[in-house]
Amino acid sequence: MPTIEDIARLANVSIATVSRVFNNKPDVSEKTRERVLQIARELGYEPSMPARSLIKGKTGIVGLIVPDISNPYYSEIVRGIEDTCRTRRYNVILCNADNKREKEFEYIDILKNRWVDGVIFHCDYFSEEHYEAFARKNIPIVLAGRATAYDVPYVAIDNFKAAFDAVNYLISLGHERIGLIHGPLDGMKETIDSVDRLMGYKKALSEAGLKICEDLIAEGDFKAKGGYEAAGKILKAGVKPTAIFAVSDIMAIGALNAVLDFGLKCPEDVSVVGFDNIDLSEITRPPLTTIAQPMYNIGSVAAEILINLINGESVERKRIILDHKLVIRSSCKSI
Amino acid sequence: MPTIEDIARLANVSIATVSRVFNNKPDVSEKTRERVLQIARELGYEPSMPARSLIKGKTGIVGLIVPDISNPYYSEIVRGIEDTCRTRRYNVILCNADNKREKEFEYIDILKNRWVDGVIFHCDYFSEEHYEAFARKNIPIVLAGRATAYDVPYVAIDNFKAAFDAVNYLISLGHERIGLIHGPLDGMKETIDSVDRLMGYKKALSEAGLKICEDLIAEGDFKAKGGYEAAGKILKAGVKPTAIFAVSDIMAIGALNAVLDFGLKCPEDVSVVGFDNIDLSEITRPPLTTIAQPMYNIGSVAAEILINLINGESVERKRIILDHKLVIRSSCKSI
DNA sequence: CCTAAGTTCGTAAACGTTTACGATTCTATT
DNA sequence: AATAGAATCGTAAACGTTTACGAACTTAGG
Repeated sequence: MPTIEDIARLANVSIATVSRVFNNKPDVSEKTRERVLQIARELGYEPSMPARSLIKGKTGIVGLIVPDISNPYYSEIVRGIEDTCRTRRYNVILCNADNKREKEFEYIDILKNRWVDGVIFHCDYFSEEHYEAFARKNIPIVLAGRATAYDVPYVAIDNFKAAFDAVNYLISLGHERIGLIHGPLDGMKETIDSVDRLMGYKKALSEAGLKICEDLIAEGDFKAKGGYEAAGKILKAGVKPTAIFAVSDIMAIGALNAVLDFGLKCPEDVSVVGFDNIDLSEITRPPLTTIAQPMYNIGSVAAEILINLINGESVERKRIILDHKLVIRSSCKSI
Repeated sequence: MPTIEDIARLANVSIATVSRVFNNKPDVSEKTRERVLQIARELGYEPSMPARSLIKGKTGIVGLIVPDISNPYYSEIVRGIEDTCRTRRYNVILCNADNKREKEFEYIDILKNRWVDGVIFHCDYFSEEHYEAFARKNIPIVLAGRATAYDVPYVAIDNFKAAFDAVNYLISLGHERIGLIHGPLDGMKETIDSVDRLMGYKKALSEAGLKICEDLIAEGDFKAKGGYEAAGKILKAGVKPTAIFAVSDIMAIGALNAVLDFGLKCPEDVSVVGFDNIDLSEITRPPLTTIAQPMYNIGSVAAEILINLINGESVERKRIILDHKLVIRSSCKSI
């Protein structure tokens, strides 16, 4: 593999000049610039990133820790992150935690060791440890898709308001017995999102003068099967719901199947609304009414902030709330 | 950020000794090893990857070029790749080509420049250019999920046989008018997969003495909408099909919706079989009968081969065909 | 106590860049 | 022609490691 020195020798210049050429620095005549470039091309020269990183103290790499890359919600965020990193000339090291806490921390160690310039995080539960790990090393981090109380920039949506809007829509359609399938709420796996959405649900009901019935509330795990089972529980309870709000599209699809398997029809017998607006949600039958999250943008904006942080630019707003939107398809019917 | 030298000074040893400690080399007493480790811990020392990479000539990073990370088929392969890379202490730089040829080549340049140790490729159309780019630099590459005629290791399935099996299953159920939704076949976007699967379909028909009817064959684009439209074309044609084989689950779901929208029922009126066995395929109604590809394993094995190649180990088999499997669910009915 | 072998450690060069600083060459002005 | 200033270039140090080689020290056997 040819080095800067090989080129210098063949071009009859010093390595400094060659370096200047490749960094588009001034102080080199057009003639020599051409000559150097020509020789470099012939040799198939590529500057060595490790050497550059070493002397600059920057690697041009950002770490990306994500719970599960095969989850369409995450992969869409990842798309946004990857895309703006590319245009800003950064590369991303993919760290798939596989929904395991140990792997997450394993990766944190690896990333510190790799001397990444920054880290984009999307862990379900952002803790003191996460914060400390990088704060001590002055490695900037930003959270994509999740809020936090720590002094860490994040970009997310207003989950409370989003759930509130969804349930309100159902109420406006005349529904009074509205089931809820929320996310994990027990200890380790609890997410702020789940809590916020649950509260949004309750707020909407109570504002409308509807009473909150615990039999209509069940816990899912953000998987289709979990949604299916939660919906089953709700459907089996005494009070027959006329609508179910699942806090993720995947769970909503599970719920959809559950109502079918109960011999009911959607939306005629029970309306269903989801959350996220993943691609999937419009190819179900009926297509899902859902709360759209701007996944791609969440990733994109998070990456933008991180890179600004890396470059020492002051970031005016550290907590960004992006707009959600209710997209109405055919899984809901007025009563 | 503390360096090896800081530690050496505080521990009253030379930098060579510190280096030996962190590489678990012999020739250092237990006492000094402890002392060095202790001081390193206090300082929060992390060895510098760039410096290491520079002197070793290896970065411990592999590039991963993939057409679309948000496609569940790819993301499952990515999971496999990422997982075995992690256990083998490699990191992966994610390159999402976004289904664009330019971005693919942009990334090829970037990866060469990054001095990655190897590259895992999954491009729809592997060409001379792809091959040349890395061959010239002695950077090993392997193809995950796609075969090629070039001298490049790959791991894939036998697409011909898989399609053959799927259609044969339909035939064994008594179907005679079987529609096919294949992938893109025109020039740039053509994939060997699509061709092989199309041929498997035809072979199965002709072996069973059934005639091939062009009206029953339509082209999709591996998207749900494409599957929907292709199925529409097939359904509208003169000969009424009793079954449709779509060459990807996503397209099969589109087809499923099309038969519903034609006022037909699946599987009563028309059976549908898909291809891939992505998670989605079992949460449709009815759950899809499909050809299962071992996506995770394809990625995992590909990574394994690449890493062996990087380490100069001779790879016995360079062309690996993994087993597919027909998974029977409820979207097919005997006639 | 002497020597040989083994154990533990340090010195210095190397990896491929970037960059501050100074040196040389060129151009233009007098 | 002499000189100032600009344009162009080279020298060398630095970045943080790894590692070959050899030096110093320890231990054991006689």
